[in-house]
Amino acid sequence: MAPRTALAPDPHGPGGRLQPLDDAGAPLGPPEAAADLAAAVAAREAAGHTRWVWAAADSGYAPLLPRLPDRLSRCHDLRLVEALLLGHEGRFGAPRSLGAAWSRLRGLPVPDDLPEPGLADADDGQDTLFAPDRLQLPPGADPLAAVVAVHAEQQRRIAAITDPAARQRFRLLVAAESAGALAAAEMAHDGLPWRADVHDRLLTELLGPRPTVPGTQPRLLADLAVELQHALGTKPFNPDSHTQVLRAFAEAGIQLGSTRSWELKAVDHPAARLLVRYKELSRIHVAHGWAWQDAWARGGRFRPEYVVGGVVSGRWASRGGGALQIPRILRRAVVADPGWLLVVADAAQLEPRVLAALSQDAGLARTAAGGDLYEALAANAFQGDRDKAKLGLLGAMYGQTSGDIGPLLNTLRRRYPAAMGYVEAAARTGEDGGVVASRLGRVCPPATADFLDLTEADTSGEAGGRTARARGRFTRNFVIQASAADWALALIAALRRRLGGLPVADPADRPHLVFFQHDEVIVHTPANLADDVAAAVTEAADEARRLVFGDTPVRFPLSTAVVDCYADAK
DNA sequence: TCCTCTTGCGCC
DNA sequence: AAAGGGCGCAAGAGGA
Repeated sequence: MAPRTALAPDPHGPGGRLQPLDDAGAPLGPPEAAADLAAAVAAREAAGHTRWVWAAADSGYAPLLPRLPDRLSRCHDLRLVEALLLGHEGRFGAPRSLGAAWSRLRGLPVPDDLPEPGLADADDGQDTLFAPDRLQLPPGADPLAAVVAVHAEQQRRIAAITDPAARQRFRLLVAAESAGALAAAEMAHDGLPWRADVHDRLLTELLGPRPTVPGTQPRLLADLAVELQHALGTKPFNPDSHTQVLRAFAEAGIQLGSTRSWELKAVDHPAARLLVRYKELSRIHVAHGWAWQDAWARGGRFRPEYVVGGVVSGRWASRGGGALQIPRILRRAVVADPGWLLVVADAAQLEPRVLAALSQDAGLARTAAGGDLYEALAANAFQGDRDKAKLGLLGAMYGQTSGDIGPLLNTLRRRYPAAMGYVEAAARTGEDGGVVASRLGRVCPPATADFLDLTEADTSGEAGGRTARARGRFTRNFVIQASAADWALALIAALRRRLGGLPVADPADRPHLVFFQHDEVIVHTPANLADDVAAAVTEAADEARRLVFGDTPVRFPLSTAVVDCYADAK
């Protein structure tokens, strides 16, 4: 069994071509044509795992999934790896499609990446996303040959990382990012169990019955708008318009700086309370109401699209349906299928633990050796005041300077000099225009990247100083957020592998990931395997700790719940 | 009418 | 004086 297999689907139809490769990417045989690509892939996977090398898992794996009997074990996603390598090589943001990488290799003009398909393209279905021309190969180029060539070049570039430990970590990043791409495609395919009837009942309780005329407001929301006007004694106005709201409150003698809810909550007036309530309900109606259900949660599953590496820190983004912003109140609608359960696990206080492991601050590591980190921190340095401990540490990680946080930061600096030195060094690097990297080697964008709106590199003067400090806060947080994302990706990869190894009679009964949100995972599992899954999650977390941070006393405990309904997890 | 920007808030 | 990192989404404001 070849350790790797390059794969290129035919542009039209179910066929494709394969080519076995060695680990350096050299062909071990001639290309093979398959009339039924899914069948050929399944046969090879069943004969022993290989690492599938393809242009991109989102275009390569998703069309195969419905036709495969079981999940694939491993892959190498050329587009994601190209992005990681470009960042590592100081060419952040250069085009990363297969065609772009191939053109660079051949010294040809490099095509720009196509814009990601947005909601406007939803009408086209998935044809847009999976169209072969998204690979950006020039006409006449052989896709399989391009996959083989770009992969070999990427393996060469990875091998060229001089520091052996850094090279090892980068290889882990490449594998974990690619495993994430598999998991993301699978989650989009499987969907998150979603009970429309429960959701509907919740909406009706909060908002009133679903309006029969589309576009009209639910009754309770409309009632609130009227009450609000009466409370202010003003002419009718649109409570969704901050301009009109500010004017109406001003007419009633209440000067507001904004209509943000925290400001409204400080105003002692019935109208302020009504407006806060209106905004809460309106948000649920607009963002996760009946229209959302119709668009995203049909057939008992919420099917968002996850964008692996969609955030520069390595966090995933999502497209459509706000998958990573499901309001807590709606978790009631996430219910396991009959006979199945949800294993919900989230990493407790992930980011401060990451800081402890990264900085190797012995004192902070002791507070992160288990249990409640903030409690231990409070006992050590804040006379048991947990709120102060948490506020101070979060402020240090985000670069906060406001409020009464100064004394807290001073305490932290005195007690945990290595940890504070670590984030402050990252901030200085950013302020000076440099780049920083995650533990596994994901590099942050340079200061000149126009999408960060920091092109005015002149750091003199007041505006320049503000820009530099903003950049410092970004790099300060990046090292932690991105290293936490490293750990979470390693967790996903390890967990996915363990779930794939659980003995099941029918692959349809295999426990599978259905949700991943930065530091939290949900596995949907047959009830009789729930304990095995919970154990697998715990083992995967420890494996991720070991792989990413090596020999560290820091622990990354999970709070794990086996539940029927997501809302019951905490 | 279309498009971009701003505002505000959901999640971590 | 300003004063907190990362996102996605929807609606209003306002210009072309």
